[in-house]
Amino acid sequence: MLIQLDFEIDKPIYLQLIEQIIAGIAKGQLQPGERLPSVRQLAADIGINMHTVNKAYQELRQREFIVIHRQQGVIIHPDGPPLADEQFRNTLEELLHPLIAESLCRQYSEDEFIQLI
Amino acid sequence: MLIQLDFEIDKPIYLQLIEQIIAGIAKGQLQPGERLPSVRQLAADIGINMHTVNKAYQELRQREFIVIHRQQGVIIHPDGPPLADEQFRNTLEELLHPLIAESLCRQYSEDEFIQLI
Amino acid sequence: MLIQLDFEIDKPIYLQLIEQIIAGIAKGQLQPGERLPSVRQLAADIGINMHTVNKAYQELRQREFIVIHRQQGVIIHPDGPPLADEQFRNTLEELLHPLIAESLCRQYSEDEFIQLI
Amino acid sequence: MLIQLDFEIDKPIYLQLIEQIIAGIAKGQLQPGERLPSVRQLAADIGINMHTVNKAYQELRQREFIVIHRQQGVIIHPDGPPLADEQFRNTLEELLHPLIAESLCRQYSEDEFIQLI
DNA sequence: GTGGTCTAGACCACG
DNA sequence: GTGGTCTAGACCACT
Repeated sequence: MLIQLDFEIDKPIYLQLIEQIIAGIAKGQLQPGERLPSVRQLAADIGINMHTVNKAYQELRQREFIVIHRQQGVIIHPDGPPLADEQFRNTLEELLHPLIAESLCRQYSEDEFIQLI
Repeated sequence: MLIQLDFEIDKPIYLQLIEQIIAGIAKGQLQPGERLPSVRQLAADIGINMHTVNKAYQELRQREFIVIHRQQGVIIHPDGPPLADEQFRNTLEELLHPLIAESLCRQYSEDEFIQLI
Repeated sequence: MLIQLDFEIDKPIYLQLIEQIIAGIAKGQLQPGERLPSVRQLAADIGINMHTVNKAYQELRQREFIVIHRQQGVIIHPDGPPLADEQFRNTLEELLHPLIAESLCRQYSEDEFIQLI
Repeated sequence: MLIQLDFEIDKPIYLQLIEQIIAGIAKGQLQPGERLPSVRQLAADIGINMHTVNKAYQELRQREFIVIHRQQGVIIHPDGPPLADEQFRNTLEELLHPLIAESLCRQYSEDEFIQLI
């Protein structure tokens, strides 16, 4: 899978990495059980530091998107990603709230909003 | 209008302030031309640093939600908030993208997503 | 509170740090809402690297023992530590299992075991 | 005796192996003098590296749970496992201490703790 | 001055 | 060769 990072915007690299991998899973490009590059490999490929990749992997592991084997490397969680729970819905709502507020202000209609999605 | 800040979450205070004011406009609690408290006043009211309020006001001014007069103080932009333009749509899409990706992963259906909105 | 680290044993420093702080809370030496030293301060005090302290703090935050404010520093979680849940019981059982097995082998009686606790 | 390894958790395989064998002795499934599979045999049976099995056996030998004969192979220590000594009690206490501290924090009562055991 | 992020380089345990 | 840990030093955002 192709990883596309943007070093110009101020979003942390490790977050971009996390989002790219989640997007890869969402699109089906990364299948449960599939192997990801090693920390060092991926770091070398995209020209960033090992620790930055590691930080992304650690958070993905904590959120149960991947499993990290000490020797065998990193694989997409074989059971698939975690399902939406109450906490996720709350977080999602919290993140969406300001976006919706601003859209309302700017008279960006609900339909357009949904269509964009 | 009541400002509600949460000092526990790691979202910067000035951002929370911006979002609260935009939400106030969205809800109609703040009308075009209406006067906002001065930087010092608001800072004292909610017990935060003056610079923090100033930073929020400056960004709101730059995004054309408010106008800052030397004498009259701070007022909601009399022409109303700016309309949605191409740039806004792009930013919005950029912010929504990772949320949608994760929702897809977690089998959070489109319907539920829209309903949440 | 006094932090006592042992650099000789092979238990990672950040883990020792986590355990010391949890023990401090258990003993009541650290009260909810109480402030902990800053990352840099604590690192300097015990002569270790800032990142090692940070790693410990991050894990304590994730486990909801502490709250990290961006500017105000680090405080013991005001609501007190999280209560025991199903997951904790399972983890505890998993960790205790091998200890109990070996104690049985070595004819270390149940009474002595409990007394030790 | 059935050996059950979990390659997903981050506990080293050789440690899991050690614990399983000790548990086997504790349960009486493995009797003093009983023969264990050879390093190669066991490695092949459970599909792991020979060195891993060897490492587990070496540690079990050093802790006097098993005896390794050049010709007869590996057998459970005929005198039975070593009894609890001062050192064992200290180690046990050291391992239990953080578990108890966290249990206290989480208001996991002593009774429940003992009952779990 | 606080934590957040990133880089760089080192040693170790594991298999 | 893999991830885990630790050190060291740098820049940045926030208040």
